[in-house]
This record gives sequence, structure tokens and C-alpha cells, in this order.
Amino acid sequence: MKKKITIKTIAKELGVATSTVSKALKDSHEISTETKERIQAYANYYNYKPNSLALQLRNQKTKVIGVILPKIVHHFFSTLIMGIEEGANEKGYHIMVCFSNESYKKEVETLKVLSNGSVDGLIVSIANETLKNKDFDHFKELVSEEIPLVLFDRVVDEIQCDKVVVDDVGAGYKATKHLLENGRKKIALITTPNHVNVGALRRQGYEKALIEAYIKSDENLIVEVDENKDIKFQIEKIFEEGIDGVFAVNEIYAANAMRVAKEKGLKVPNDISIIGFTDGLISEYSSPSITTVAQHGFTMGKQAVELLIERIEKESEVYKPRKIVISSDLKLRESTKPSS
Amino acid sequence: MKKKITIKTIAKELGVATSTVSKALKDSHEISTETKERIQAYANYYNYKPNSLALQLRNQKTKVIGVILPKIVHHFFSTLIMGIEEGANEKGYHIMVCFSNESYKKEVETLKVLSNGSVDGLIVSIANETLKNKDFDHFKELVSEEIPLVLFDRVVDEIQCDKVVVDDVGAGYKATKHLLENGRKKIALITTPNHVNVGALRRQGYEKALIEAYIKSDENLIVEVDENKDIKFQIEKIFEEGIDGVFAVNEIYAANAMRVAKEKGLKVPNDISIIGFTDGLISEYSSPSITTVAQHGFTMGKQAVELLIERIEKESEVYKPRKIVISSDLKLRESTKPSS
DNA sequence: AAAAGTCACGAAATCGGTTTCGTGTTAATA
DNA sequence: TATTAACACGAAACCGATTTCGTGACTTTT
Repeated sequence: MKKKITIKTIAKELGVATSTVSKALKDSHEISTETKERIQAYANYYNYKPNSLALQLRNQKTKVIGVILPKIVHHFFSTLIMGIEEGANEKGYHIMVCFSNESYKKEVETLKVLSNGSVDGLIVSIANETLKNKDFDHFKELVSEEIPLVLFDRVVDEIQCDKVVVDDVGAGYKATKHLLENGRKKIALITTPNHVNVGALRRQGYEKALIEAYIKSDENLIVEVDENKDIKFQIEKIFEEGIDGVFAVNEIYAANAMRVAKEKGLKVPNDISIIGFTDGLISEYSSPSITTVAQHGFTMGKQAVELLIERIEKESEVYKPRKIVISSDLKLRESTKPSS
Repeated sequence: MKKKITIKTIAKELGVATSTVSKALKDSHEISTETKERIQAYANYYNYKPNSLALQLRNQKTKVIGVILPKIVHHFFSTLIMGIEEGANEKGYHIMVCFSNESYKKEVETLKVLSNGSVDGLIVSIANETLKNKDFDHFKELVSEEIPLVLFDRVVDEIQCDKVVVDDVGAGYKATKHLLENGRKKIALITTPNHVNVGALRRQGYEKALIEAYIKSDENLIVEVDENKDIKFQIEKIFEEGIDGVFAVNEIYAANAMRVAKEKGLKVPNDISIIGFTDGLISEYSSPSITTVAQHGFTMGKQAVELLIERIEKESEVYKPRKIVISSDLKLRESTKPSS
């Protein structure tokens, strides 16, 4: 890279002190108009840009927010990033995005690197493996160092920090209730293993809705998908139970369920209603299109970043962790309708 | 934020010079074992981490790569980011991701901010608006400052830098040829306006395949989608021409085409073959699933970042821009089959 | 015993800025 | 005319590290 022009270069070239250059460039009243013009003209001509690293070091802030996500090839997370980025930009911040790939080890490493002063704060959604391990020391260390931190979507209570979550219980409840109102009686649940807390919460909502309708929940209608194995195969078995409704905790599972339903000769939505989670492109473009719980990823991202920036910028306050719950709502499409 | 422990703190606390601390922490032979142990123990106990900003300033390198994308809620781009991130991590780099949102103005601003020393190099896919404006001065300035730059996917010849592109002409050709081999005669093309060069290139491939098959290309079978208007509506009109094949330059268009086909009572793939671009989730999960041109976003991202890092790390070399062409191939699925 | 060599550590420069606190010159005031 | 104020600028400290170059105290060699 070509060596950049610095304040020192300008000072030497123009025979003044660096402090004079610095002041002149900020239009300080301390400097005579004449000198200011000379310096500004020179800086402009040579396209001088202040080195941001130097500024960051001096100001002890980077105006950068670190974002750690488990993955990104997922409509919810990519929408979320958009929200975070937009919110950050509005306040003059940039984002540094990293992925844990659902790995505990990578999460720990990334957290360590980013907390070395390269970011002013962090927004994190916890990796699955960490959730399974239940080892949150790396987060607690962050909190004890008082580095601003916002957790979202996948959060745990024992980490004392700001949080932004979807009302997963409520969402699961709404989805299941919708199926019940459709007149469906045997409603299957396709979810994740229980350590993924969002899955667990959505399941609670599902069960709550069933209880209210005086339906006993049936283990045979619930499948906890192991993503390392063939998803479709695991889903097939619940179709042997003669179900007429499916609530899937994400759109991939919903799409798979629809595939299976078709293969079994069931018409969607006539014979069976299917509802998914995450209002992504799959739900929108599959046919029939899939009714889903819209998570409002964009809003969530924006809320998270606003919370974080507030925390960063007025650190004088006493630390009282806040939790924002984003309510989700149903996006009705073709895959659900009242049973005939 | 709690004030961080620095080398200076340690030095003062232990009554030694900062240089001694620095050396002790790197296990220098200059320091006695005894002193080293004292210092290391202290640093360890108080969880000392060197401030990365200070290091970046001193070393004149950040180990950060800036990535500017037009958008992210798109399978190709999010896959790409994964590739970039993985490639970067392998070499000890991190990525800073920004979005131009297809806007010229935002692209210029972002480029300016990132080139202020906060990154060692940049990977960029040009915004649509910029492509339309044909104003590439901001990129040229970057090149003249000799900031390592890799353009990918959407590139233009007049910017002298490394590039990674998909063989769009070849891909368009392959896709069209596949339809021809299916026995399709009236093949429609759903593409973007011509200023989006990838669209234009894929169109060339389409036309080349038609010419080879002695079929005259027909303007009525080509629709240039304006994304600000209703996509489906624009696609509908080509279905009035009695087509039996569709080549869409992305999966959204392909999915829309399939919708329209169904509404018009055409069976996919019996009556009409449809082929898309970008092997994303929509193509995979729609039904029938859509045959597409797989772009290998992950590979592309990795190649781009490797190219960039090589450029960053041996800058002694003479600058000879390189161009890597990634060939794409067909992923055959249910939406295409020989006409009966 | 004098010269040379090791050892263990510190002072100071450097990276690229900002900012405080002088200070010499000129102009205004008493 | 002497005192003070305003003006325009420079010196130096600082942010948090690294690294070169000394240097004083011992130890070893001749």
C-alpha cells in the first residue's frame, strides 16, 4: 500500500507544527485564516484522511459494534443483520460480523478477540453447542469487564446483560391456537432438541394452547429433529399417526413437512394445515405458500443495536439489565385453512 | 466500561518499566526468569489482554478485511459471506461487513470510511445504482491509493484490480442448452435490466445457445424485470406467448415464473421446464424443486479473500490485476425434464 | 588487576492523531 | 509609557503497545 499522507507530512512540508495542522483542519479560531487556508488546501489536494486507528486509540472508542451470529444462511439472521447495520449506521457506528458456526470453541475465541478493544460493544446470539454445554463463563467474563453486551434471540437468564427476545411462548401459542381454530385436532410439533431454548419455549406455547383446548399432548406427535441426520426421514414417522396439523419451529422443517405430506397423498391445506416459523423466502415462495410466525428480524436487530448504543454512550448510569420482548404475529398464507 | 488493565498499570504496580513488561510477556530472553514469572503471574491474574488498537497502530495493519455487499437477504450473498469469513479466519483475519443497499451514495461513503486505515483491504460487489451511473471514481481513487481491492460477481473492466467472477456467459449458455436438450423450443428469459452486467452476461449465454440451435431470439420472450414494480405481473405477459421453457437469472424470478405457470394451468415440468440461478433454499424447497445454476458462493468468497490476503501480505510485487473465473454448473432437480 | 563480555533492565522513539498549556509578538488600554 | 489583552502558533503530553539502544552491575578472561 502506498504510504498515507499524515499530519506530520503536512506539518513538515508546510513548515508548521503538527498541532497547528490539526487545529487548522478543524477550523479552530486559534489559527489565522491565512494559515488555515494554506493547510486546508494542501490537505485537500493530497486527499488527506485522518487515520482512524489513531483516533480510536486516542478517543478510546472505535465506533464499531461486534456481532456474533451462529450462522447467516438463514433468513432470520440475515434480516437481523440488516436491522443491526441500519441501526448502527444511523448512530455513526459500523459493524464487525463474525460467525460462531454454532461452535462453542469458535464463540469463545471470537469473543476474546473482539473484546480486546476493537469494538465498543457486542451483540451476540449464542451458539447451539454453548447452549448445550451450559458453559457461559466467557460471557460472564465480558460482563465483569463491563463491556456492553446485548444478547438476542437465544439468551440465557444467568448472563446479566441486556436482552432482546421474541415472545417465543406466545408465538408457539398463537400458531397452535390458529391450527386449533382451523378445527385441527391432531397437531404435530416439529421442533429442535430441548437444549435449544427457543425450541423449548415455542413448545411451551404449543402445549399451553393444547391444554386450553383440553387436548392431551402426545409424545408421538412430537419430533425433535437432529440436524445431523436426515431431516425428512425423521419427520416422516409422525405422519403415521394420522395428523391433521403441523406446527414447525422453523421454515425448513415446515417445508420438509409439506413435502412429506404431499408424498403421503395429503392435500395441503385441505387435509392438513401446516404452519412454520420465520417469515422467510421459502415460506413465501413454496407452493402452497406457508403460513408462518413472522419474527420481525429487522425490528429486532434495530432494537438490539439501539439498546447497545445507549449502553455504550451513557455508561454513567447504574447497570440495570433490560429485556425487550418483541411480539411476533402470524402471516396467514395458503398452507392453513379451516378443515372441511 | 471498566478501565482496562494496560502494560503501564502492570509496570507501575510491579515497579518496573513498560518495556520490561512487554518483553516479559513475550518470554524474551532479556528478562530474568524470576521477573518474567512475577509479571506473567500478575498479568494472568488480572486477565491482561493487549489493546489491539495500539498494536494495529504500531504495526500499521489491522488484520481486518472490509466487505461491502449490495444486500444480504439473498442466498448467494449470505453463502458468500460465510466463504469470506472462513477464508479470512484461516489466515487470522476478521471481516467488517457493510451494505450499500444498492445505493451509490452509501457505497461511496462506506468506501471512504473503511479506507481510512480501519481495514487492510476490501472485497466489494458493486451496487446496482453505481453500475447504472457508471461512476467508478471512488473505486479508482482506492486503486490509486494502492489499497488492496478485490471485486467480485458484479465487476467492471475499467477498475484495475483483482476480480472474482462467475462465468455468467457460460452459465447462461449451459442453462439454456439444458432446456434445448429437454426439447424445449420457445424459451423465455427473465432477466434484469441490462445495466446489471451479470444479467447482461447471462443473456449473452442464452442468446449464444439459441443461435447454435438455429433459433432466432425473440424480444417478446424476454422480460427485463423492474424490481420496483410487481414482479409477478411483469412475468405474466411472456406466458401469453405459449412458451415451454423458462430461464430465470435468479431464484426469485424462477419461483415467480413457476407460480404463474401453475396459475395458467401449466404443469411443471411436464408442460414447461423452468431453470433458475443461485442454488438457494427457495429452489431446494419449492415444489417441484427448481433446477438451477449453482454459483458456488462459498468457494467464490474463499477465493476472493485468499486473493486479497495474498495481495495484502506481499505488496512488494508488481501489481498485475488478476481475474479468477469460477465455473458454475447445473443442479438438476424436478422443474426440468424432457418434453413428452 | 585490567579488559572484555553477559545479564537484566530502563529510557526513549515510534505509530498518527488531539489537546493543554505555554510564549513571543502585536495591539489596545490605563 | 507601562500594563494588559488578544492573537497565532509551537512544545509536549497522551492513548497503549513494541523495539532499539544504552547502561550499570557482575562475571569471566587474560
